[in-house]
Amino acid sequence: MAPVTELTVGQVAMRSGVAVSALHFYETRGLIRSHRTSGNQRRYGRDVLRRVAIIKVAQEVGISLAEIGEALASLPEGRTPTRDDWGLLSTAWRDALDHKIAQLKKLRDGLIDCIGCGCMSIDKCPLRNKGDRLAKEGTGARRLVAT
Amino acid sequence: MAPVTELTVGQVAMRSGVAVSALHFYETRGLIRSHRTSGNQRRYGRDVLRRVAIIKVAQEVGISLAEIGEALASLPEGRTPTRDDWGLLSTAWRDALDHKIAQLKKLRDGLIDCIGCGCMSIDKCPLRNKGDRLAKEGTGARRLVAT
DNA sequence: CTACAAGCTCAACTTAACTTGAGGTCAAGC
DNA sequence: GCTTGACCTCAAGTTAAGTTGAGCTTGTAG
Repeated sequence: MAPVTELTVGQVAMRSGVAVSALHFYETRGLIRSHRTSGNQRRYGRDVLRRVAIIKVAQEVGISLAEIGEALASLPEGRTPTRDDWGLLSTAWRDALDHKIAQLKKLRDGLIDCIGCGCMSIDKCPLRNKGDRLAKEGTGARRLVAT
Repeated sequence: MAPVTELTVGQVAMRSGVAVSALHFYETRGLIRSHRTSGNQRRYGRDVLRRVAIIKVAQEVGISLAEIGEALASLPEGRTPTRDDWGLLSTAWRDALDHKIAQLKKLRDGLIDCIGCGCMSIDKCPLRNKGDRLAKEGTGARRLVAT
């Protein structure tokens, strides 16, 4: 096939929109991988672009790097991930997103009913002590960052 | 009316479910206020319970303390907020939540279409460079924290 | 009136996710 | 063959949102 152009950090940074320092950082966290040239410089397969894109998208919906790392770890280390490999990830995260969306809706509606009603002492407000509070979410993203 | 029982930090902490240290912290950030006894101890009006409840709920949906602070600052400083005062807040945040929910949905759906499709280089993927990226959200919450 | 739980202040520590800087190397153009 | 921009490593700094601890004061119950 085409001679698999390898990318430098700078190129990855440019194409992915993340800083070089962030790429270094992701690498220390095991989210992406590179091999080195004889001169010790990083070279990435094009693969990395998708990884980085996913990292960013996932972060935007609030999945922590640690969790993204876990998810990405489920991808095959030896070979380039197939569409099916990515599909698994997508499915897992879709569920998490569905969950999160549902919770936000509940909060939104609850907030409107609740905010002016005087019921917000922790022991009485349905919003505050539902038992299924966001805070308790075990699976999936615990943080929604949209910085 | 009833003789407005004032609350100590400990009582507020217990009733609101946040740590004393967090209450101190919120105070330094201007999110809540107290007056002091002759012995320099904090005393809170019952008002503070609702404030704290709202702080927590807002945080759970990802509004930063800074933004919560701004919102709360819109409440009247001199008097106990009326239902209408709180109503304004509620409305503002409902909009932010609606927005956020919509974005999450878009991301969820986009992710599914996109994640396995090879389109994720920053310059081509609809998810990554829509112009209305989460990252750019000016109004309302920039962070969704569901710790 | 004396314990001792609660409070107080202030400084330092924590985690996540990076960024910045210092000091040194690599590679491509002229 | 040298200059310049891209890289490299490693340490330290940054922000948010608190927590922890030390050392000292209050207030309440017996």
